[in-house]
Amino acid sequence: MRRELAPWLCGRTVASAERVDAPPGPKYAGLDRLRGRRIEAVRRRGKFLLLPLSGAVAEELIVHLGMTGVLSANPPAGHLRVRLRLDGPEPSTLYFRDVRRFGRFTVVPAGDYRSLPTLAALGPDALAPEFTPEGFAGSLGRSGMAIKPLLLSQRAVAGVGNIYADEALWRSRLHPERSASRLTKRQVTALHAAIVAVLEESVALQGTTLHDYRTLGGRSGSFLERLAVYGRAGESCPRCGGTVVRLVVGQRGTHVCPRCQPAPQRRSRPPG
DNA sequence: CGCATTTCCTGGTAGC
DNA sequence: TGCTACCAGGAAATGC
Repeated sequence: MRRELAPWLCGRTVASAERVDAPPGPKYAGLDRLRGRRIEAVRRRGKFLLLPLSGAVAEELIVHLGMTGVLSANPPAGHLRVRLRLDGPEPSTLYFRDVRRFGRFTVVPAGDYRSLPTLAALGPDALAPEFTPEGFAGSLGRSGMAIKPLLLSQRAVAGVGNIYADEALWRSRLHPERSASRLTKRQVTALHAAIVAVLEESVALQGTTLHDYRTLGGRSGSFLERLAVYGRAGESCPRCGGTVVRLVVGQRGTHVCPRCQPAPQRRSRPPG
């Protein structure tokens, strides 16, 4: 999404920014400060888009798609939240549709992420060179926290959501409930490599369209057909032929192959 | 502080 | 057919 947006938005000036059917509150705040400002860059950190703005006061537009957010160059059928008109030789408009309103479209002082605690505490981006096996190992904490909730927290690595957490754990043969701090160095290295590989492959295929996600031009991503376990409960594991099962870990739907990803040792089990 | 739990939100769908 | 109940999960808010 960032790669599509950058050449289109960089250097352009906002002619108007309208909130459309978006409730008051921090998720769609500061849009009145966009008019007349130039978009200097389109950056990404994890799942957040950061668009620094021209002007005496250093501010940036933060966009997060949430679950159902879609940016498009053409007006959506419904659930439009923001309409951003851009100046230029060919004036154009960026639309933000967000059915469930989990997304975000906010102007904040540059680098001031007090209203975005996850962004403030974001780990290194999964596809940036700063994300290394060594650094990853050092960010896994000392508690018994399970590895999957830690991945979803964005604290150890930025950019891994529910789908890619399940896929990366499957690739590295790790059960999502294993204690993050008790992974071996070899396991951490495998998981690191799996995260990078899964995300690179998905980006190459324009992402995973479950229902809503579309590219700027309205195309679906095709990584869905490459998923090994996510959403495939009852189907065969492509690696061992075992049956994929769905469980709940940290209140989130989670998919594993029990044969490839053995559950961590429970403290005790009734005999017999 | 750190982790766990609850909340927000709406379309789709299962079940009757 | 039409109604109700429930599920999906990003990150923030709240609880302990």
